[in-house]
Amino acid sequence: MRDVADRAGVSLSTVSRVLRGAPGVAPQVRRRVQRAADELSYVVSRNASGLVTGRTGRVAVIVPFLQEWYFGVALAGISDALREADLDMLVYQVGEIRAREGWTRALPLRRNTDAVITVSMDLSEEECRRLDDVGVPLVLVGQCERERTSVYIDNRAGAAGATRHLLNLGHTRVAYIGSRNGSWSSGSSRHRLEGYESTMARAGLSPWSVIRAPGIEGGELAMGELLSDHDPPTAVLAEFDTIALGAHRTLRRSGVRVPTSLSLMGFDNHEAAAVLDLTTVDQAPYDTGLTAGRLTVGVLNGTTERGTQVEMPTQIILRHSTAAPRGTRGLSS
Amino acid sequence: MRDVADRAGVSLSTVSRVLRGAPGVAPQVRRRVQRAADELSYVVSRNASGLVTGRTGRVAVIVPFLQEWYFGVALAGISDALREADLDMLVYQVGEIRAREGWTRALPLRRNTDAVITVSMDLSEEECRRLDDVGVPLVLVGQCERERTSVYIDNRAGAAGATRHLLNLGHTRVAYIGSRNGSWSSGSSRHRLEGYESTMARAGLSPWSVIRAPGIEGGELAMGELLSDHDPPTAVLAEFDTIALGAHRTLRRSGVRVPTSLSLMGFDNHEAAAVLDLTTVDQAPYDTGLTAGRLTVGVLNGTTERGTQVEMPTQIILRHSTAAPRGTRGLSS
DNA sequence: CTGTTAGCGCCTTCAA
DNA sequence: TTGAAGGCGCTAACAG
Repeated sequence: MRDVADRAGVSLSTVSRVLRGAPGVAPQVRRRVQRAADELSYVVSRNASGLVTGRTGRVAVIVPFLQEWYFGVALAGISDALREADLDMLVYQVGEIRAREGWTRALPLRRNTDAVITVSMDLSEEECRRLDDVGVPLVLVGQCERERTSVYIDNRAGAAGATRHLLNLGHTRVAYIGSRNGSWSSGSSRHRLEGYESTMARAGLSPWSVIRAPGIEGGELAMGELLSDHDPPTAVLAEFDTIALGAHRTLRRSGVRVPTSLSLMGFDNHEAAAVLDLTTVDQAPYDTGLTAGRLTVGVLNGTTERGTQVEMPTQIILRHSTAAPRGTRGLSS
Repeated sequence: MRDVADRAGVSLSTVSRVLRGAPGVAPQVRRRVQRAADELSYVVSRNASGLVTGRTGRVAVIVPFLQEWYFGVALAGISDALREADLDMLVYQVGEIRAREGWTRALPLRRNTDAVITVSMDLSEEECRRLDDVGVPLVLVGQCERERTSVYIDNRAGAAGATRHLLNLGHTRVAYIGSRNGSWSSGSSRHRLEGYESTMARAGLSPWSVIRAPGIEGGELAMGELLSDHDPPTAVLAEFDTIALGAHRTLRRSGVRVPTSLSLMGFDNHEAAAVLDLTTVDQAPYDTGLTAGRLTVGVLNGTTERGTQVEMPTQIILRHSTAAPRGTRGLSS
């Protein structure tokens, strides 16, 4: 900074003011300093400025896994939003560590970030409080807790809409494939299941759900079980697309035609869903990320109130994996 | 830090020494300080320590896009490797900005990161030099440049192996679908195409390639074109799985059976490839990321020489989308 | 509008 | 083995 000041023939403060866009500098001086900085390809050290301002210019994003499609897309949205505000994005993947007691302490969050965004972390109240201890705003994505800033979708409504779609087509034997990891099921899992169950109940039909491990394998197994029932379903709703993909594989191997013999529907609008022509529920994770990022920026600027909650819309994407059951008179008969 | 020192009844220096694991502290004092820090849930500010040491404890990872499957997986590997060394991961997505002249300057890298890892950025020599200007080690992933630290796969060999697989099955009309974004094609695109072409040439067959925009749509279009040839291919190799997925969709819609009427092969081992039973070339992006992360740590510690190059293996994953052509006597006839 | 000064929190000499 | 002092690069409050 000294060098820039010398080169522009001004003091350190002036350079500082220019470089951080503060007012109160003569336009020509400003230009001069700017040029000097450019020529020396000098940029301020966020480290040093953060030391005095107390702001780091960084936001931590915590995700359970990075490999899954959803997180990459959500991160893209968050990243774009943060860039608008000139904030850097620190990414922490807490997959394995999550199980450990006090995992939040393992991350060097305190005083190293201006805010924390968690994506689909399904935090307990206890964990939320631990993160509050970091002393910066916490924004929850994919989870809605009272009084907390969050961006989420209505999983109940989404699953209910999907179920209704199948019922409207004339199906009555509609099964559901859900997921559970060991004994623990996520909030979104529970909500989607509830959406399905309540819609079935409202239609006077009894719910029929098979719960397996998440992922393609789980879907394969679950569909295998459904197919070996004495009276298999004519439509199946999967908790998310990856499960549906697994189910689809089982169907293909078993020679069951989709949607002719069985309607299959997913949830997420995973990129692979398009390939398989899978009817699904879109949840626009990029927009969710973008919204969460902007919300965070707003909270940091004080323009958005803490505790703001944003519900993102979901939308059914009709493709060719769902149709009216054979031999019945549904909507399309 | 003051608080911790008081609580433990020692000086600031002692706390500092304990917290950064420096030698020269009595074991019992060490424990006492440790406990005091824990009780106050105190962690050192990387910001402040970095100011003195010149190290930030952060590594910047630059990716073109975050949405694509490959990057999420690679990031997961990098993240795990960096965590081992207690380094934080800063992620920059440079999608749109990339086109702008001097995009490297738009990222606050200088003095804000200890190293830079680029993933599939296909940097020009010029861009590499710009990043060198940041003054920290540069590690290239998915790209190999002379003299530069890099982790990559042999795309030529991978594509050549894939082509040979199809030739070994007895195919002679083997087409290739490649990608190009506008007039620009990436290094890996070129290498894969070369691998295909040289293998065809060596077998005395003339290459037959169709180049389209990348992604599912490109694959759909390209396959459409191949199918409308007066003498369509009996086998098709796609530059990557997403293209193959698009091609697959066209085939399904056209009623062409895979692999009965046409063998289809991809490259990447995308998660969706398993669903479609697509034969492909695995390139283990997680391991690539992990290796790159560890390499970076090594370079930072001085245990690994700069300029180290690591070639990651590729492997053909045989599934059910490839088979001997009908009516010929290939390997399996 | 510009320059001077006093720290921000920590690490690194050096002295005890 | 421990403590005291100086300074890393920058900003904020003040003085000019």
